[in-house]
Amino acid sequence: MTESEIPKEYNANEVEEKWMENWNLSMYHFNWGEDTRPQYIIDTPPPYPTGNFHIGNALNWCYIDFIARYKRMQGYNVMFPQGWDCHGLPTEVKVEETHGITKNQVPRAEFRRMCRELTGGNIDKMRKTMLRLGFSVDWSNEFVTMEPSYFVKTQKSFVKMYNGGHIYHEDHPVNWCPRCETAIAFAEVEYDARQTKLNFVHFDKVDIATTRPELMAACVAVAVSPKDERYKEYVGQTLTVPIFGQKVPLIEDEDVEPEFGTGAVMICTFGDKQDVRWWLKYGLPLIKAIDKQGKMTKAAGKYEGMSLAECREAVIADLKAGSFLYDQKPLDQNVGLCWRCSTPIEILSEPQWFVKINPEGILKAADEINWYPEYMKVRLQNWTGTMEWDWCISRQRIFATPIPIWFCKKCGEVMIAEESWLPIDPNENTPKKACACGSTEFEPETDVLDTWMDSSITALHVSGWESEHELRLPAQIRPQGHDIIRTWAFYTILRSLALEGKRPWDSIMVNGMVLGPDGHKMSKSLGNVISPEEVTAQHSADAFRQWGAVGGSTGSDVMFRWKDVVSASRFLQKMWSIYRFSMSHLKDFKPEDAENFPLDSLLPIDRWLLSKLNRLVDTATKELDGYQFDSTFKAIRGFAWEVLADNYLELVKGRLYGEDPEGKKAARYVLYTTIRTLSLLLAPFIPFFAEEMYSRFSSESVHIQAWPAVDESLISEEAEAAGEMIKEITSEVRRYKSDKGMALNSPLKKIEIYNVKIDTGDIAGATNSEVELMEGAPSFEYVPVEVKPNMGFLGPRFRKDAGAVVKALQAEDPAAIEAQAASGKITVTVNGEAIELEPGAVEVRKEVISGGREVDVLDIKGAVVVIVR
RNA sequence: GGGCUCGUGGUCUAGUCGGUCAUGACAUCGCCUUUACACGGCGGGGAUCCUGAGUUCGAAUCUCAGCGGGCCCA
Repeated sequence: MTESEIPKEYNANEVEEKWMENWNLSMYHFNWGEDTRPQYIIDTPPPYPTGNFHIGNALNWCYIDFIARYKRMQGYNVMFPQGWDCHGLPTEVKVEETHGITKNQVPRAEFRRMCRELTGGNIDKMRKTMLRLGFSVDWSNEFVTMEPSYFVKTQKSFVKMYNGGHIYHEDHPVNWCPRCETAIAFAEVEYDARQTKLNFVHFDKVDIATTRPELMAACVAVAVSPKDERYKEYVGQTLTVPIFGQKVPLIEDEDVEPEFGTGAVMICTFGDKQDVRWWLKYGLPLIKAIDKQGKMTKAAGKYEGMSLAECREAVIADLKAGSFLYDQKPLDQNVGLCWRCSTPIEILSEPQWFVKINPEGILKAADEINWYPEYMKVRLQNWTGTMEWDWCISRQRIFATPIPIWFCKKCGEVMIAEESWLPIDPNENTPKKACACGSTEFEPETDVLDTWMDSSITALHVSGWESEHELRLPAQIRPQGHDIIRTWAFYTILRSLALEGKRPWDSIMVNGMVLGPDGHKMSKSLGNVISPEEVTAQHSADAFRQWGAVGGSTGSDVMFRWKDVVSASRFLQKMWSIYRFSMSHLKDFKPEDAENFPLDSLLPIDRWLLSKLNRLVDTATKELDGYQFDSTFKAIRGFAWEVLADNYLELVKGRLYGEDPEGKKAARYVLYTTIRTLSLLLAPFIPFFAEEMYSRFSSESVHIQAWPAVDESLISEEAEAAGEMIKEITSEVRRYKSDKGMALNSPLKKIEIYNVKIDTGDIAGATNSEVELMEGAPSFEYVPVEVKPNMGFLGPRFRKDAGAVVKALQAEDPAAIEAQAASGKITVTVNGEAIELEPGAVEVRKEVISGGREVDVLDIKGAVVVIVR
């Protein structure tokens, strides 16, 4: 053991910076080659490179890092890769903002360059935060979705799925954001409550109510409920749409709510999703009244060129003028919004690329995966069960993976790139062969892929898909937030099944969201945002990580509270004091001394501690295997603080400072073993602190050591009971001193212990008093005062009569019951019937009364302690 | 409107496939500067476990209804 000065105060920042500089990060690398260790591949979430690694990411990464470090110590070949999910609208929006342009004002390639530049800078910033938090990322397996080395795989996956019949191109209604001018998937639609007006309009035969008068030009039918008697006579006839004059049928459908509005609803192409359902169901015509910019088309007649809002106003004015509009009522409704820019979405019918969804396969795979926590699976199942449309994967943007497709100018056929041509941008390259019709003239596909097409193959990518390595699918675990179960988890399962016919992972661990100190979701507008950097600056990475571990159970939302971080820092200081104290007694202790230590020289309280320690290792291992970080860390912290510091250390001080060489040796052995084991147990959670602890035991990093094994032979009920008695007696004496207003180290004349055979040396040391173990029975009265029934025994046996038995027992004299119990049999009369009970059916509480002596008597679990003042 | 989840001392929380003094933290009060730690130690007070009904010998725990949060969605 190296001797070095250990400062009184733990300087977290100094220690953390030291290890950040000194750690060789290659110790975290995954070995792709031959390896006897089982693989443990983590399909980590690639964050969106906003430049800000926020606290929600940080919580997610804490969980991942706990697992990665634990599994490495358990002897797994662990991969903790780091990805960056670069493509997508936010970056385009940011670039448009900072350069004051829109995407169409600069050449495509130039716009992409600007996006790449911004993204690269953001990734650098986020990497820095991750290193500061001590995450054991395997940087040799970093991936960046905008790099050709990654998007070649995205394109390959597209080509394979197209050729496998999973992808098709079709004119189909899609959610459309008129601001971003792109189609978006259902997963990208958010809903918000808005107030609007319900307009009541006379058609020629019936009255309808609509929230979308601007879509009257696209009205293709009117529907009523089949139960509605008011309109029965007109069903099947045609109606005339006011102003626009088109003739539309009146149809019946069960989905119409008779109580809503007038009970007659206008079906347009398309006002909402329900319109699409009816449109498909009844094969209605398609009138495109809105264009991609959200402006009215030629189909809107004189309203052509107006925005939706302008058109709405104009139509309402005209309806009023023509006396068609007869009422308006306010209505609360939820409007679908683009999740990126909050613009209300429209539903347009445009040619798009779709991935077919196979709900049965996904549900089956979901069942094969272990979910932590289990109930999160339901979210995926519900989502999967309610899918109505296939997944729209084309986007009309620029900064994304190009779709490797051309259309033949002559025959219109699709030309898909061959895998050997990839990566490729069809806008910059032409196909390397002619169309089947012989033409070599092509039109490139300008649409690009949904970003989820990039990120839904991460499981495949990290498992070595389409690389020089063999495929290692399934990965072992997917750690992610519950907010993206219906997107990332869903799509990943879909793609893994479509491309490899396998589930992507063995397990999925779902983390909750981080809420602000006020209990609300963190958001800039609420002003409750806290960054990981703020926490590390004011406290430390290890304190932050403890908050991550104990803030809440896995899967539940976690509130950020500064006081959690403060108490985490306090634990670091407490642990440091324990460490400092222990090390001061281990100056000349050598690891070899521990190897063949004669265990029979241990004293009872030593055995007690080692039994507790091994139980702790057992608990920690089991809890970590179930990804329960809060209970793991709380168990470790509780052991260190309450068991080790508050009791063991106090009890062995007498020996450590004393002259008995055997007793001292035993205490040192126990301290060494315990402190070393604690450094290992703490390593996954507080890697900097644990490394600092371990550095005085070895020149090797704690993070490449083996996780401690449980020594079953040291776990012993008897050892614990004996130690517990010593601890109890000591703490009763302390309580006694506290009650009497005495200082805890003030000596008592004598302490006499009756009824138990225990080791008294450590009690004497801890109480600073003479302790004597007494033979025979104490000479005072010993009065049974209460009969406590054992319900776990009585309930199941007597059922309905249990209450009566309890009453009968309590009516008896406790002394009589005690006497009967001592004889081995208790008889009570219940409802005139004699019932026999075993002694175990009751517990008799006794009080000890001092008989005339100038002493105080404490009764501790059967032991009697006499204090002579 | 649907699904999931939660409702435990002042605050936060453990316990939740039923067993009778409900865990811990923070806060609070009292005592103690004892040779690792006052960012400490010892001790005390403080909860009809959201409400109502039901099942049961027995409910924080199971069932139903209601009220109230949160999340995901229509």
